[in-house]
Amino acid sequence: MSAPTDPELRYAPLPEALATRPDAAEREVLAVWRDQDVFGAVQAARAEAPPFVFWEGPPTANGRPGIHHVMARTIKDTVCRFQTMLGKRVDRKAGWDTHGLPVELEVEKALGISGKPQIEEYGVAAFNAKCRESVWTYRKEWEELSERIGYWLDYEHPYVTYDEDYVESVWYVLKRFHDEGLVYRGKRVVHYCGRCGTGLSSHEVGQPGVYQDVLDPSVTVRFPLRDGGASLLAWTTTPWTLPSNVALAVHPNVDYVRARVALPVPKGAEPGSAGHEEVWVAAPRAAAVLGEGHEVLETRKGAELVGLAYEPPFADAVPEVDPGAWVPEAARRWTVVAATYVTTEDGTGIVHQAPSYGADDWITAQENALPVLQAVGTEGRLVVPVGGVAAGTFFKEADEGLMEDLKARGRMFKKARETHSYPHCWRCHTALFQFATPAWYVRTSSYKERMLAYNAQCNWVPAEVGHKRFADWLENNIDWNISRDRYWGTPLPFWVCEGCDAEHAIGSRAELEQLAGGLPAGFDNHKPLIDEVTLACDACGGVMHRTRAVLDCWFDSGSMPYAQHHFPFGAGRAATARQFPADFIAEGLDQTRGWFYSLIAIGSFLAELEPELQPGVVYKNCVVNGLLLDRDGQKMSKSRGNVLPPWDAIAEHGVDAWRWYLLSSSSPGEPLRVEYLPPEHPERASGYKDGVLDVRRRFVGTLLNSYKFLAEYARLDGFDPGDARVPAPASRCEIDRWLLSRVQTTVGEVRGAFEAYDLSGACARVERFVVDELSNWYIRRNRRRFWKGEVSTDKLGAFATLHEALSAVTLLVAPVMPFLADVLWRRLAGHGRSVHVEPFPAPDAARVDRALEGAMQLVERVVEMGRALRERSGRRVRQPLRSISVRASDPASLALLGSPFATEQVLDELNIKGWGSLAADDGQLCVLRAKPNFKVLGKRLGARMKAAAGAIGQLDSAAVAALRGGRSVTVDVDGEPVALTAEDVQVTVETTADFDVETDGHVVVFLDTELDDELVREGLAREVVSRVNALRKERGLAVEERIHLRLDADGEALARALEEHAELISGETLTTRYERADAPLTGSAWTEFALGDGQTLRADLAAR
RNA sequence: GGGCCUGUAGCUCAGCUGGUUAGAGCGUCCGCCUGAUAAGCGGGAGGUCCGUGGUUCAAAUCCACGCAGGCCCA
Repeated sequence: MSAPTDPELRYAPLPEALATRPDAAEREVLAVWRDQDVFGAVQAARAEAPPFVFWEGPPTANGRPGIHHVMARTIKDTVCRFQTMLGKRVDRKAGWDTHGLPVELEVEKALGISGKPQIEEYGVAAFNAKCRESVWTYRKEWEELSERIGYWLDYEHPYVTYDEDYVESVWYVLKRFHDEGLVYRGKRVVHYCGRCGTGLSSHEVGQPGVYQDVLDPSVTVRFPLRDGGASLLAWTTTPWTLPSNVALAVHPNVDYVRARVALPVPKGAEPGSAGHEEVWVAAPRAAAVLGEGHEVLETRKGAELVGLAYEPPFADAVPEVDPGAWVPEAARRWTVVAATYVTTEDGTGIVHQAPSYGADDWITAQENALPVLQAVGTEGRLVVPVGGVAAGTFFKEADEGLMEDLKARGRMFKKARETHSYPHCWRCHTALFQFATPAWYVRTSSYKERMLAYNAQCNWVPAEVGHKRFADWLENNIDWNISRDRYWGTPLPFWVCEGCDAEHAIGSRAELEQLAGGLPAGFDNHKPLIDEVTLACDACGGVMHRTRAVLDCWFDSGSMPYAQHHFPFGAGRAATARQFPADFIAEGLDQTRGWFYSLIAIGSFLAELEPELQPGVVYKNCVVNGLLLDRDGQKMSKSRGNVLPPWDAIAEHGVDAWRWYLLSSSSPGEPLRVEYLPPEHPERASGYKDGVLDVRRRFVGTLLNSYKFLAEYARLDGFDPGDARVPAPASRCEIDRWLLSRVQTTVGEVRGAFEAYDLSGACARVERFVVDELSNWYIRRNRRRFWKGEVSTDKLGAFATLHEALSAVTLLVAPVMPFLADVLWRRLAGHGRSVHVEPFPAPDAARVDRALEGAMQLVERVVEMGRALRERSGRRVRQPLRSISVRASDPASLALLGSPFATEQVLDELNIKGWGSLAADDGQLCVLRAKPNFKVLGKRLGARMKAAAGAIGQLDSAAVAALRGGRSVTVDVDGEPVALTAEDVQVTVETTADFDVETDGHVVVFLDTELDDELVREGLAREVVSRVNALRKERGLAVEERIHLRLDADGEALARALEEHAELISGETLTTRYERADAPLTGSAWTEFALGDGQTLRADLAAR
């Protein structure tokens, strides 16, 4: 596809705002994108291309977007743009996560209500309607920000997790799980408020002020063994859980001791006079629990205690409840079990187990098929009388009476109080307790191995997040609790018979309608109307009611690959099949247990069952960004108030600079400290470092200036890259071919980095190329070729070379800096087509010239050393020097330096007349030395390496020269001869000169800094050029303007210089009439300059 | 308590499949340029590579144990 070139556009000046007010310039680009529907055009151009599947993780629209969202979205957008440029079709469907507790809490706040009873009172229908609205609070801001940051996403057809169709797909997925027998009802231990009668989410328990210091009992209780006189000691701060005790847990690998201790005696009585008892505690806890006077009778591993039966702490009957997830074995009640979570940090190392009231206890109970006793019920009160405490007593108030009873029966070993941090309800401040509440589970643990296998095939960036952190977590996978006892969410499509407890899962709206015999008016797949729908039970003919719970919203987002296309309904099957599995997803590290998991948990199961879906890896590449920290290294969070508002930040620096900054300065998965303060921040006044400004100066500015440079002269000369006179790359001069070679090498590296999802690596390589090679070397070295003289083959070669290099760079940066790249591309290409429809460049190996790249490297090294020498000698660069000399350890280097190309580069760059001497080594200024090649010799010599290194270091110049010449040299290593070849050593030079030289170990460089009159005069002439050009500028002359120059000099040397170097001065100042006179031009005045050692230059000029 | 990550120049970070002058940017000091100029360039100074042990001929790099910080999960 070729677009007509537009002479007005080609090399057009950049919008002035681009450098100074990038925000404004970028908005203009956005307007062009909108007007020309560039996104639509890009997508249309790829309609038939092979797909690259990208899934957008849905954000919650009821929070404002922050700079951390810019981070994740920049990664997503960059990868998608890159893949598009590779010729792939990338569908970019937006999504919204709309269900969940945070939405409900937001609405509660807005309505000024709090807690379930008040929600019920307000009315669930009205409440949910508010939720449905609330999630769109910031929708506009999200969409605007996405557009502003150049995140191309299809917001016209987003998926929305509350949509009827979306919910229906989720139902279908849930039914699949249910039909395979992977859904069960169990219990889940959560923080629970007895007064509110509700479980609290971890989110709620995480609210500030929930944990408060309270004084609680701290008791150690005897559990007498049934066979024998010893007791197990267990410690607890919640005596009210003791009536529900079902087991004692020990750590299998910890040593436990049976110890003889004195029974307590009344005050003043002889210790031990009341007799002794035997107790078991963990060995590391014996001293702390039993004190000094105990005698160890026996030591056993915890594992050996497992199975021992003991007397329960209370004799009263306590109701047993069905745990759901397992079938309890009565015989295991009140025995010792093993649990690895037991520690010896505090307590006795023996832990009392009450499964209903602790998450660890619950897991232990499941592992050991223990029964579950429940003395405290849903209101937080005793449900039966225990130990003389009445039924109905609030759990906290039961502690005292229970402790009295234990003491009276001789079960209390030690009783104390301690202050600790205890959670309270964030609404009503009642003490919370852990409580097993009914819940629905998906038996994910049954296909854990599959998840692990699929996860292993995913390319995680960085690898350890997926293959260590996430894999470890999957390894310990427990069944997924998918139910939430809330209002605003996907209703679980499970109906349970009130008569026989049979279950039925609904997989579609049609099925529900059919089985229910019609749906109520206004039915919308959400609570509360759906709760009124009852079904007839197939098994017993009874009435089936829907479970009241809604779905964990992570299940919503994890279903997105299917639900976004309304799988498996209608066209949804085919659409989903085309977009599964994902090639690429990217989110923050916090999604490991969130979206990354829910996708894999659902995908690993569902794809096995659906013929259209390809079972296996669920997402092939996953890029994880670390969280963002503020300038002080603090995590950005709402509660800290240090979240960086994106709009101001963008207004200051523009999006491109931000995108480049975020990508180039972050390592995947690592936290990124954002070196930026918002404009009004007080600290900005004092010595403030702004990382984004840095990017603008160092990289963006350099790139823009490079373009400006080309454009200015290309415009003047009317350069057209298609001009038939432009020499072919192969016939251009060395430095042009060098740059083109570097372009190819860089293109290969950048493309490779992008392909490997190494975005910061890609940025780093582009940066190095643009700043160091293209700008600071190529352009600087070749400046004059662009303006000197008439259009010539050489000039055309320079234009074409720079044009090609800049065009390549523009394509390389396009995925990261979409605005700037588009502005540059349209001008470089000279047509109106966006850079984003162009193909990403592929490296052309035929245009890489390694030898030339190597030669230039050597040139740069010598130049660097020459500059250091000049600096130290105090000879400024305008003063020509007679000669530069080089000694090198490597004859090939000398040959390279001696070539016309290298000679020209070195001498011109350093302003030196010629080579002094170029020699391998003359034995006077430097000697050859050898350094062992450790990698080669280390393998061969092993332990003798050190001695060999010494011997090699001692080799004299002649021996090293012999080695270098290909002969073998034998050294003595610990009395044994070792034969060395050139392979075994690195030849270096060591300088022995008594004057100033520079060396890098391979090359020695020195200058002849002596000046003679001739050199001094040439130096003066160059000073004159510099002053005259300054004057041109001061007088406001255009760069190409020819002048009439008149000069006068005080000082003999200067006067002679003006005479001798008239041609040089005229040429460099575009002087077409050069004259010396003792008066300025008519109607004008001299400008005086002090030059060199007390001489004065008077200059005057006029345009001709 | 568990898992993972991080600790390198004043600051922000590269380097980490072990190999002998440990790099960059910013800052700082000195200097340059003025035909890219509301820019740019060069040259210096600056480092017990968190600590302690270990493996090895050789450790910033591998291992162990600490210390400090972070994230997630309990």
